[in-house]
Amino acid sequence: MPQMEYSISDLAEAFTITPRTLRFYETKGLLIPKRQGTNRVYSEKDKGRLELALRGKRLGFSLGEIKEIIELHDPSQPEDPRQLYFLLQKLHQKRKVLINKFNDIRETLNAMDLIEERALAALGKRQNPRVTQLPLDID
Amino acid sequence: MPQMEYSISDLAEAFTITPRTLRFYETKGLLIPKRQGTNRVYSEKDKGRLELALRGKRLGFSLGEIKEIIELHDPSQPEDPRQLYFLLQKLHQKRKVLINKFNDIRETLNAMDLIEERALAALGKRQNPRVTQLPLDID
DNA sequence: TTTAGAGTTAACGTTAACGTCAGCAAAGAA
DNA sequence: TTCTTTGCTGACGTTAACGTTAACTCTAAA
Repeated sequence: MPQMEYSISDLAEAFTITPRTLRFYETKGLLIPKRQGTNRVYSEKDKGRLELALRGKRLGFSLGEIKEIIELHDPSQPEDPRQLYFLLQKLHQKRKVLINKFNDIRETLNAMDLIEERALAALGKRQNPRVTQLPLDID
Repeated sequence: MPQMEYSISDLAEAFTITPRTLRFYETKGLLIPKRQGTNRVYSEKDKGRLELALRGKRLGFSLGEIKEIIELHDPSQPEDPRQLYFLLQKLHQKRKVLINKFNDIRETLNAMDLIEERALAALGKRQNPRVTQLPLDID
């Protein structure tokens, strides 16, 4: 693999965001691309971080929370047991938040299933009522 | 059931938000409580709407999107087939967004599982690696 | 009767997450 | 060589979602 690199507009276009957003994320410490002279050069890893960030945004996390999540992915001192325990604790923390969101989604979908069912009934459609296939609660 | 009613501070306390937030949601058309004189009086149904709103917030929806979701729950003209078809279409639309968020969560949890696995390995723990139990992709 | 508590409207303040614009540099096309 | 493109750094503007404060009303208890 030739270790792909990207300009700021490359990444902006690829993720349909603006260069301004990438510069802003940099001021927030979310991305720290290399420089060629003054120009930013993004690595494959930077691209991965950006993906994580945008995923976090879709889930409604703040840029601060997103930074925390990203930092779980490349721990600074992978050796230090203290750091590793801290990492594990953080992981459980974030997992809880995500699982809460998951349950929120499930309840919302269930409610929407009911609404659809009633709407179909009101239309006289005797179609198989939609039931979004999701698993039971997880904790 | 005695058809419970709530004051603004009742609801605020119950959901640990501020009265200001409830008044703000009202200006946005999310809640339209009755009045006793100038004072707001919230019904059980208003309370349900508020729950929906806060659930939407946790999922990162804007108040505008939340309003749309809420309005799916009590359609204005439950008779009119045109409205019903519109409702069904809106439902499918929102369902897609929710399912996308669901998949984002699943991917994030999977990534976190990997990180935890590596951290445990680095600690020399030969424990059963955690695997968050979630279902496969849904579309 | 005054005073404390809960509620109201109206208006300005605040924070996050960018958008927009000015002014400048470097690099390749015409 | 003069544009045009692409990128850079400030710096100010904008929108959403409330927070905060002021000025006022209304009841209920002291």
